[in-house]
Amino acid sequence: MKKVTINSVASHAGVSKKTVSRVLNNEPNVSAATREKVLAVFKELDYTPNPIARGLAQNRSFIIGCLYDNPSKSYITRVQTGALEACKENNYNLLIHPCEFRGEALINNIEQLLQTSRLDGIVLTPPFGDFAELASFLKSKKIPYARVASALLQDDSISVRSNDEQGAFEITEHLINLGHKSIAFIKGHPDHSATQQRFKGYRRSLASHGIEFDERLVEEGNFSYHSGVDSARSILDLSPRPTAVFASNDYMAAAVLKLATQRQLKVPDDISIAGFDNAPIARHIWPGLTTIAQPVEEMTKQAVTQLILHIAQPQEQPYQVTLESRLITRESTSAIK
Amino acid sequence: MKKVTINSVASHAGVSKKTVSRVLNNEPNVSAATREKVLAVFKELDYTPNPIARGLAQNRSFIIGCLYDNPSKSYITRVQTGALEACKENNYNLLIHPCEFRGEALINNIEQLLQTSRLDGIVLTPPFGDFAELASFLKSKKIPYARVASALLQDDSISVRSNDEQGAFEITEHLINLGHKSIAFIKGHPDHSATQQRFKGYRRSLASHGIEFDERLVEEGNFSYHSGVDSARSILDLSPRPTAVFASNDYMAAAVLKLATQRQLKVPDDISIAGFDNAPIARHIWPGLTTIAQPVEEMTKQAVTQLILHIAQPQEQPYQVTLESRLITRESTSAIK
DNA sequence: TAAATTCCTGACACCGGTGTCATAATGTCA
DNA sequence: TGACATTATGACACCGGTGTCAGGAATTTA
Repeated sequence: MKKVTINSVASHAGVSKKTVSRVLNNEPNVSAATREKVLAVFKELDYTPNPIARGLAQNRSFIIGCLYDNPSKSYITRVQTGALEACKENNYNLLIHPCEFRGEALINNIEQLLQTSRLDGIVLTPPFGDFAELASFLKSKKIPYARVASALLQDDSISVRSNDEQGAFEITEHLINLGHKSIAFIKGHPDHSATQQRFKGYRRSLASHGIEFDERLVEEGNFSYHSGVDSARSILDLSPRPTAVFASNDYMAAAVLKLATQRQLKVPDDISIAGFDNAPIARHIWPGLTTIAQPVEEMTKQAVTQLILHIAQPQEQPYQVTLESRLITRESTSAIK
Repeated sequence: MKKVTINSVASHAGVSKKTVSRVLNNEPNVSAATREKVLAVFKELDYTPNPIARGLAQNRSFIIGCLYDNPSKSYITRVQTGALEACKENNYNLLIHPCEFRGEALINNIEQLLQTSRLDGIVLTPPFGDFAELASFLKSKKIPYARVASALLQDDSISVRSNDEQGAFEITEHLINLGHKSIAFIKGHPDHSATQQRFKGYRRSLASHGIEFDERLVEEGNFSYHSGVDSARSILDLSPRPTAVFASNDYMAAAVLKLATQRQLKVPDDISIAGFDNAPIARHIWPGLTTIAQPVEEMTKQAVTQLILHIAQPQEQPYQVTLESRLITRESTSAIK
């Protein structure tokens, strides 16, 4: 069985390969009759163009790269899901590239990646979207990129985010409305812009109720379960113990819940716990975690869709969108007794 | 800044592009002096070969595809981690392709995938590794593949697995040794070969202790958390209630734990719970789950490494390896009172 | 030292598409 | 019906590498 190439189609249809190429790409200036004839041969020979050859001629790979360095695996899974949907709809493929955010090596690493795979575009997931050097490096290499869940920037890029500050505000409001006044807070990874945003939302809510901010209630986490355990230990050792804990993501909240339960505390009767993200674990544990649902898949899908559009036809105007998040109340929070 | 290609290197070094190509690929028959000269120009011009052009010439893409359809996201994450390690070491890239296992469309879907991305090889993760039609289809297309965590087959393929039957046997032994005689079992997804294996291990252990197998203690799950909830409901409603539950993976075990806790049962005092896989959730909840640790990352890494070796130099002999799993005891199981 | 062998090297075609441009075919208008 | 514009088509170079093969240089052998 011989391979079917554009040449076999051309000779079969009695036209030049360029004409076949025109039909393939829906270019104008092909007569209806010729087009039909070629399309018929496509079917007859079961022809599909070779993407590598096409890539060479157009210097494209039809591959989008997804950059990540995130302690939360479930977050990555959700990012991938969204990116894959967008890719599928546009006949792109997704290359995944985990990569250390820290260190001098980052730019080299990315350069290496670009050299070995000729990506058409890159999705920057947290915390990469907030790293200005990387953005300007990509710009200098003329590699289009899109940022997901990063801070708002006044630039020309594609960026889809959700309102972390507002989400954190709302969940803190929820706790305050339940009567809590002593609410501990666990910060996320310092490299992530969401970390500052969520902290700001927490403080804004406190302030709006005239609750004095207490630094001793704040712990530094990094979004990993493990960091949640450490923070939980400090918080539960406080005296007086706070009546509620708001962790910057669900993993850390789950860690607080585990430690509290281990220490015979009843959640939410003895202490309320809230998380952020609505990760699967939030509903896989008992009590289920009150949290903020972020449309991670949708954000990524939109970002990648725009990125692919931009690749096909570079736009000058930016695409900056902020999607809504929403409060989900479960059993881990209740009114203070 | 002009693009650096093999031609610029050639003219810079005063040799033909073929000679440059020889240096690039470490081919013999290049004099030491020439080689040095070319290597110097590589550095001087900061040259890196274009993988797309190379791919076209050699009909290779340097991409491995990873096929999956698995309700357990954390399992997929672990598979990806292992596959990525192997790819990184060999300068390959990883394309991820989730895909419905069921339905006529599967083969078409894969055909489509191959046409649009020219994969050099495919990793088949459960349950794809057990689907004979797919294997023979890939064979007919001459696409090398490797199977991860699939049943043992007497064929010439690359396959890395762990001993599910033995793992299930050991964890059941553990429960029996703690004094349990009424041990409920939740099966996995019927398409996965691991499902039968784990069930067999469970029954072998019962039999070896002369405990009569009771069909009423067996529930049909599908590895998803949700199916675990359904199964848990049936099991906890049994009268008399079993003193232990062995779920075929940790997600389903976590569901049992949640439901049991919701119903005010103390784990492990009132009921012991064991899982399988050592997924992250097993240690993120309280009490932590007793489970079987499977080297998922290592299995996948070995499989992909072999696959890449096979692509570079097709081997005739099969590579079939079974890795060890091990029992991890946590707080969710204890001696019967 | 001549002949035979091995080692280097480059010219050229090729992988399977796309871009450019010249030219043939067709259509429009006066 | 001729002049001109428009549309359709193909020849050919090109993308950036690799494979084949011929021929010259270097080395070994007789």
